Amino acid sequence: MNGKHITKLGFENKAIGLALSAANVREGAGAGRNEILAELKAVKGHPQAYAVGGVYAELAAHLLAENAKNAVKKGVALHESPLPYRVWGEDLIEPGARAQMDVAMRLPISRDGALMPDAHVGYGLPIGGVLATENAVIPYGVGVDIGCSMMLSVLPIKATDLSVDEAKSLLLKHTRFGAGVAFEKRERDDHAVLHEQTWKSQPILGHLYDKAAAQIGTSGSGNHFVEFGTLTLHQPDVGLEAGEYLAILSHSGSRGFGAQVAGHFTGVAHKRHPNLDKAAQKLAWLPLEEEDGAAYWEAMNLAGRYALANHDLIHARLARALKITPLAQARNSHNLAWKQLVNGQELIVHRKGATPAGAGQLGLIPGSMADPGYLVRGRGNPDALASASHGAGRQLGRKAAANTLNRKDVQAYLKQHGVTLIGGGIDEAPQAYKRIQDVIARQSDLVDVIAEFRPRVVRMDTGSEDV
DNA sequence: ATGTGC
Repeated sequence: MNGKHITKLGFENKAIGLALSAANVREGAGAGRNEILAELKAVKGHPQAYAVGGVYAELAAHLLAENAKNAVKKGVALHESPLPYRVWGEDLIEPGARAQMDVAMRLPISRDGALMPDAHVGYGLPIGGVLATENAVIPYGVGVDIGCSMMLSVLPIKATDLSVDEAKSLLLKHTRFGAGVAFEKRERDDHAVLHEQTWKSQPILGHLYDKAAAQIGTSGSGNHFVEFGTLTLHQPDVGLEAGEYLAILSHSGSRGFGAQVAGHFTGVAHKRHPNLDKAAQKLAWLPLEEEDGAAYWEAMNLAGRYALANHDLIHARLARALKITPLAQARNSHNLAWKQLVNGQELIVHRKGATPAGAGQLGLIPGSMADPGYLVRGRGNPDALASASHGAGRQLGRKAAANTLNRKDVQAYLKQHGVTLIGGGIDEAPQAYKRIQDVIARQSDLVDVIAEFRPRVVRMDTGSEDV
């Protein structure tokens, strides 16, 4: 056993001497070289397990101290307690989501945050979490479906003039659902976003271009939907008279393109912070002034524009089939990060399942497949970093929903609310969501409700278990 | 959420 074997394992400076003397002790006790090297490797991997006592205790203690020092040096130590942040609808939020937000507010890059009333546990940052950081972006603070968004088209047709059968056949013919789905080559629509030079700015975007071009205008799976419904406008607004309108509401994201961008940069961020406190591992960030951070920012924003383009084409296709031009439209992203002034300082505001709600800004907050959704106008509340909930929020996880609910429950709920469903799954049952009326009531200081949308004919992907 | 890996 000599220093060469030790340094090969990655020990440095004082650790080399400590490892060597521990190795000598083990050799003296009759241990073989490979055995000792394996032990040293284990000590390096998990020093905390060896620091309590034994021949490797001194080495382990030294490694722990070095790790801690490096963690501080790299700025990866978490603050002991979270920065203060406000919570809307605390009575509706499970403790796990609060705990995740607490961890996020302990990051050294965090400056401000808020939790929306639809909050529930997610990967890293909770869904319904709003997090403002300084000069850094967290891929898992945006989420896997980058640019996931909502769009509403108000149509120049009376709600009663489109039959359920017509609505069904339009949705079946002109929308596409499911993981991996793309439009048939002859059916593809073009969009300005596909002609951006951004696709050529980094290899990953170039590699994903064909997939993006094939999938644009499609709807994916999970909680994504396209639906016809009745919009009730309480007072004249958005250029329309008060009254009832037929409308299309869609929820969709950046499909496979965004998912792969998210996966790639999550890995990059993870590698950038190998020593990040375990509680915050999924909140690994990328400094915006570094190449990787700038690349993510560029790709994220492209995925955001792509997701909105996706909605554009979904609505355009249906409008074309109906031979009409929408009277009014509204849209918003709810999984994205923005540069925003917070108390006079430019910060990176992540909204992961949160609707931008700047003063006067329109937003869409859907309920469930059978519950109303709302067209809202933001109040620009600074305590919420000008945000609102992005929906009702889950009350039951997907597995819990499948275990607790059955198709009869869902069918009865649909019937009671006069909703016809194409596709759908038990994990998307209305009963798996919080009551949207409660969630809206908890954020009256964040948004004003302009109009209520009641779904009538809804298309979703076929879920894990039919309803 | 994606269409893939634990």
